[in-house]
Amino acid sequence: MTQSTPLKPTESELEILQILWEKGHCTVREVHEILEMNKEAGYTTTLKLMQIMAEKGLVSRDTSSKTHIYRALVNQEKTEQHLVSKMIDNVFNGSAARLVMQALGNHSASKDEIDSIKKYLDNLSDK
Amino acid sequence: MTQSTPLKPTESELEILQILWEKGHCTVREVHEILEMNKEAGYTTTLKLMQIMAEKGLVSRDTSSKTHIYRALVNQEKTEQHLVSKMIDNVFNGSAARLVMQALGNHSASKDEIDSIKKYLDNLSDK
DNA sequence: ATTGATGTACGAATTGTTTCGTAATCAAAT
DNA sequence: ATTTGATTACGAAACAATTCGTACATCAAT
Repeated sequence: MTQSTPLKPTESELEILQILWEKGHCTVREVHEILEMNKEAGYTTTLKLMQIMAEKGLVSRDTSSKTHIYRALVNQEKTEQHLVSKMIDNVFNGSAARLVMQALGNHSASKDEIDSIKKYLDNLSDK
Repeated sequence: MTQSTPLKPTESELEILQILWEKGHCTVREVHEILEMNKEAGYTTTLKLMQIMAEKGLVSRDTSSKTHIYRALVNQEKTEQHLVSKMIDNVFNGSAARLVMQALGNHSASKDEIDSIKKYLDNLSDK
């Protein structure tokens, strides 16, 4: 089976997906206002992006009322998984461990984070 | 100080950088032959990419003999670091731990890999 | 009905990446 | 000297992502 919906959203698309994943469903204006906190962008730019995402099948669109309602159609976990796998392959030559160490090294995870990762690793080993 | 050389190579550029990082220095043909193992590509395509990378300052080029010799100018560690940080921010909302778990979860790291990560975490805790 | 506010639709410009054909250059072999 | 083969240089096409101006639709308030 071929993948019809792209699991590789562009960076702009990902920003919008993040918002939809968190909020569940949004109007263009809602998404736009959140985006504006971090960066400049015209309203119609956001609109166009979301329309294109609908064409691509990344989001669904309820057009029954004047103001359209958008929802994410792609799964957050699956998308994250796909992006991480690609990075492991493209950047770290297939070594998940190298990615992990790079991630923990400089980004200086907090002690809590490190502890929870340890716990996670212990569970993995138990299998 | 502003970053003059882009730490965010494109996907094609990254493929070439990987080869240069490993080999140290290469001709276009050497790079091209390695690339060809994984994908179709015309020779002049690879050539052009590497020329553009030289313009951008991603690689250096020794033109003293007819066949030019290329070397990576950007640091592997730094580039990896930058890409990982970006992913943590863009995809995992700033949580390195979430990235790590996603990376280990599905990509099924080997027992050896997991052990070496544990060791790494223990050292991190010691500080 | 007219106006104003808020939306969507559409098309086009801009920018960046990737691809490759063709021409020019050079060196080695004949 | 000429041919052959390998190389680089150049320019353009194809494609994709991003941005935004303008037009059109809709609804509510006057």
